[in-house]
Amino acid sequence: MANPDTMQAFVLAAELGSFSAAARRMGKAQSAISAAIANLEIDAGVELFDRTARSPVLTEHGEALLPHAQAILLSNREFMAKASSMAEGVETALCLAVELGISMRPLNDVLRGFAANFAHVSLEILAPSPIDTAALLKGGRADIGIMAEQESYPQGFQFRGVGHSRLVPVCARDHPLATGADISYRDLRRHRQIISHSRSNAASTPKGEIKSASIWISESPALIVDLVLAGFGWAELPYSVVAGHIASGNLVQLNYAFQQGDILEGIDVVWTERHALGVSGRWMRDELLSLPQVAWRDG
Amino acid sequence: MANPDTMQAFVLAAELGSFSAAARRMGKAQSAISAAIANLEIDAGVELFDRTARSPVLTEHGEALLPHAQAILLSNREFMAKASSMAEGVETALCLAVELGISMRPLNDVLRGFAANFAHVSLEILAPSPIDTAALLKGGRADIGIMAEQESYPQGFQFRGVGHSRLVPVCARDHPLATGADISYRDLRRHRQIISHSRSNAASTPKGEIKSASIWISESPALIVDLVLAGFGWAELPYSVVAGHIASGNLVQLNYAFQQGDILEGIDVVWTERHALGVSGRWMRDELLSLPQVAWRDG
DNA sequence: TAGTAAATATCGGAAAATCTGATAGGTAAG
DNA sequence: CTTACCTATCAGATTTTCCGATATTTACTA
Repeated sequence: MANPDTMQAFVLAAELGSFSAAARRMGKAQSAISAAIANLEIDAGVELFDRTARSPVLTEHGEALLPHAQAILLSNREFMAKASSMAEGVETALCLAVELGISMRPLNDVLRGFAANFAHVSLEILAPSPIDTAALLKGGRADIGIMAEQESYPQGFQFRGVGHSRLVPVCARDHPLATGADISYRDLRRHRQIISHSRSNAASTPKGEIKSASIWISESPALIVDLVLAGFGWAELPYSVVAGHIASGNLVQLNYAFQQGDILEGIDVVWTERHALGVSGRWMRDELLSLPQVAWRDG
Repeated sequence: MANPDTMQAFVLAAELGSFSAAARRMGKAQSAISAAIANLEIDAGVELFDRTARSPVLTEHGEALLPHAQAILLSNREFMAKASSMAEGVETALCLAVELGISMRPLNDVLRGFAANFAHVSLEILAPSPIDTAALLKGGRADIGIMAEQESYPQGFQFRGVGHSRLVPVCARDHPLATGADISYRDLRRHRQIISHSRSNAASTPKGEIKSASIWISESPALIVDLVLAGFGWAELPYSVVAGHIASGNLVQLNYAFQQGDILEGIDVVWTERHALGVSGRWMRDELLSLPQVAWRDG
């Protein structure tokens, strides 16, 4: 296997059409490039250049091997680029936990910027159910969380609200509530509500979101959608989760008599003091915090 | 950029968990591996191994860089593999010309075998219209052709019949012939026939395939299909070309009163003496010639 | 046609990198 | 405590690479 410098000489000579030019570019003597390529030809067992003319031209074999040589150089450069990126304190990998039901759309621009600025940091995006998100952060599995706001966070957690997601009350097409306009609290209380586990977990007091006497609970927004679709009850769900079903007519949006504006659920960006963020993690957090609040509003 | 031997030392040490074991495997002294890795750490600017324990273990940085080092080794091996393959006389690339309207399906197994046996030969498959196939071979653009049999081939062409493709007479759903059973020659002669250019080109006498008084000609089976679909006439086309349209009901198969069996068109594998086939080309040709004749029958 | 500029191959000696073998020091296990 | 195995380091030998000079060929020009 040949030295990377040899490969560089081969590639430069091929691209510039001249051993001398390659030598000048690499800051070496012409004889060095000549010998290096001659040795490469011996190692490879094939002639790479046709030297009958004044300037060497690639043979068919050389033409076929050139892309492979370029690939070798590329992987070498990537090794060194990743190494020096890590040497500067940039972390190896970053893990985001974006709670199920929160739209990924506002993230897209941030991720584009991340890919451009931190090409050598591998990114992992988890989509945990609401009940798991905090645990992922606490255990160090995830570095940054994006989740529905909590009453309280465990010790050592840092968080900042970044916006609100719009909750839409829905029921199935053939549900009794589907046909009613101006639905009152009493109407709601008569039918089963399906709520997300996170907002009524044992540690936090149920808040105003519970509007019915009969409650089913699930930890997964997708499961809640299935339950609602099956007619088991109504639910307040993020717009991004139900938009498709509303468009297709399988779910119907309820019109509350008692509330004209949107039902909003706060979204927090969360990280921990314990597991310090690296360069790219801080960049990601700051980008998330600087997004306009309305970005999260709709799916 | 580091020497491939250095990368090999890094990878082996990481995989074996020991510098000494890597040294034994590479047939070098332990001090060589120790020094090589130490130098690599200096070049990269990061510590790759934690040496506090008896055996070195990868640091987080080393863990992140290991796949890149393996990629470097892989691309180096591929370079050398391709080179030695070419040194043994295996050609760089092989080009097949499979005439439009001939089914690719029988080729699949052959191509699988080709990929396995000649991983370093890049394969190109052209799909020329019937009139172009011979020209591609003559000009050296293609190495092997698979085409409808000809009355005669140019000087220097070698060919062997390998089977027959089944021609299906079809017309559009709303064509007058669509409703008739037991169609006679006279019926056919009354309606426009659309034929492929190759079988009536100036050099060869029109054969029995011309059954109508009114003729349109196209060089492309796909164009013929469009013309037939538009109701401009009827045509005899390879089953593979019209199967989908027959299934969807847009084309109707004609029932000839005068012919009970299938209409068959010979398929030849063609190559030239002038442009000698290499190792992989001969393999490909022999595989094609040894396919069962019936393989080409249906699309 | 002769001449010039530029390109490549080759050679000897210098410089650099790598390898070996021995040695010292550390770690885990009996 | 002893043994076995591991890594780091050092000096010297060996191999590789590099440079500078030179010969030769090619393309182009006066």
